[in-house]
Amino acid sequence: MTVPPTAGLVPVTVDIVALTVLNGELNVLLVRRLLEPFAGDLALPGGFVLPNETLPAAALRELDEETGIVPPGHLEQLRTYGPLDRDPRGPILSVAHLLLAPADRIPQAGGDATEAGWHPVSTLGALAFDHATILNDAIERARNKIEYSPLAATMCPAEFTIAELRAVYEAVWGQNVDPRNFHRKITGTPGFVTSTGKRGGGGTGRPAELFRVADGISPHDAVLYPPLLRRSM
Amino acid sequence: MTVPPTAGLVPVTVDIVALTVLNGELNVLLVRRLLEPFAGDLALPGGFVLPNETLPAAALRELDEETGIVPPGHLEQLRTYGPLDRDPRGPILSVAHLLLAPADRIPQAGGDATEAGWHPVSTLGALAFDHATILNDAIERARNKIEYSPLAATMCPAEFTIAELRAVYEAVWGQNVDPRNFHRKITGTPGFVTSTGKRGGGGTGRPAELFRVADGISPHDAVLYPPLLRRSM
DNA sequence: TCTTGTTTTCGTCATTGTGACGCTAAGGGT
DNA sequence: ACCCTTAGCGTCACAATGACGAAAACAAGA
Repeated sequence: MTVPPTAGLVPVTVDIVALTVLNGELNVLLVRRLLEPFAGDLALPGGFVLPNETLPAAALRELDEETGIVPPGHLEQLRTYGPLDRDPRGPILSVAHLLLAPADRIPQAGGDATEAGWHPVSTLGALAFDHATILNDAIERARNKIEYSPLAATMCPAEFTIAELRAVYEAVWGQNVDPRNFHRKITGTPGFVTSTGKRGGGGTGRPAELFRVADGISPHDAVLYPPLLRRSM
Repeated sequence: MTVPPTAGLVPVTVDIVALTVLNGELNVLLVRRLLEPFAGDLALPGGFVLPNETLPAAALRELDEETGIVPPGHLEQLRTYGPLDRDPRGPILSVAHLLLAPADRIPQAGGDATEAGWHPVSTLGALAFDHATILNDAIERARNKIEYSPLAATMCPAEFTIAELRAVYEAVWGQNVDPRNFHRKITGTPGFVTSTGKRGGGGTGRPAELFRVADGISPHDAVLYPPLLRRSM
């Protein structure tokens, strides 16, 4: 009752695609690599899974080590890449994760990273390894996910206005959304948001009502029915 | 430029959840294990990834070895399980795959399997390892997938009637679908099916028109817009 | 203070998609 | 010839949405 000798033993890494919305734009958390390979290049935070460690635990640990933040957000597995033709060191398997988080914490580089920060996805150059592919897959997943789940709210502060939530949808989808129809849809969907009674002023125009995610709703598995569909492209 | 010594080396397996519709019921392809652990128990086909092998190649190879069939269907990665607390031999990572296939080939056991065959998912006992969890996740994925993609057609023969396609939806969703509304939706969705002109008789009632998947459509990435939503439950 | 500009929020209206269901067409069996 | 079954077309009401008007509620400036 042991593993057959023909089985290959593979090093396993986790990579984290942390997405947020900053200044109305979709941003991803990137680090600059200290070590070879791809030293000096931008890359997704991530690293090797340690013995006796689960995948999500490894993802959170690497995120904390390299960026100094463990955002209160939604972490889910994205998909697994490899093991061939993606790392010059040889066959390595990478389990990519998607994290949707608010932008309220400031990343600080550590571990194998010399820089850590949010980068707008629209102005990115090349990334290390196959991280550009992983990032594209993650964005596509996020675009679909917020259609039928309330997860967009996890990219907002704990209390937010409908306009802030709309900014998330517009940034992730890259499309404009009509403010009036969006307001109707969000407030009319049971189990999405509940009013706090408070009003969040600050900016220009009429002060907006502050909402939070509805009670008893774990954005992890709640479902919007009917979904909030973006226009086909 | 080598893998750090703290990194754990992990054996990696692939498991395949092959789903089809047989006699109006959702079926999964299972094998009976020859070897320990879980010898004699039903399990998903799968096995260790060999050195210098990609994940989909390993999945197809194991499927061929253990069940004798490599169905012409849609293979996609489901998600990765482990590495802790799922195999008595120790930490093993398993990359589960989902295969949607027609039921036109007859499985024949081989390799580490003593039996291979389709089993209705509604009448299953315990499965080896965490395969029951994986199967549930796969069914949930399939349920969602056929809502917004034409992949249900990959569980039908090359030419099929609307009723056969509807049987797929009813079996996967576990819900009845109105035949008239379904016919309207399918034939009215551009890029789903095209008529072959032929008629498929055989059963009782008026002979139905035979369709095939629309030309130039790879069910892999085509999208139904608007989607075909099942009733919420 | 009054005006202008901005954003929020509530409504209106037309269109689309869908659920529910009636009805005819086209076969097989007795 | 009659009955039974399924295929395929059509109708109607309702729900959801896109497009857009307009009032409400603030800030800033004239």
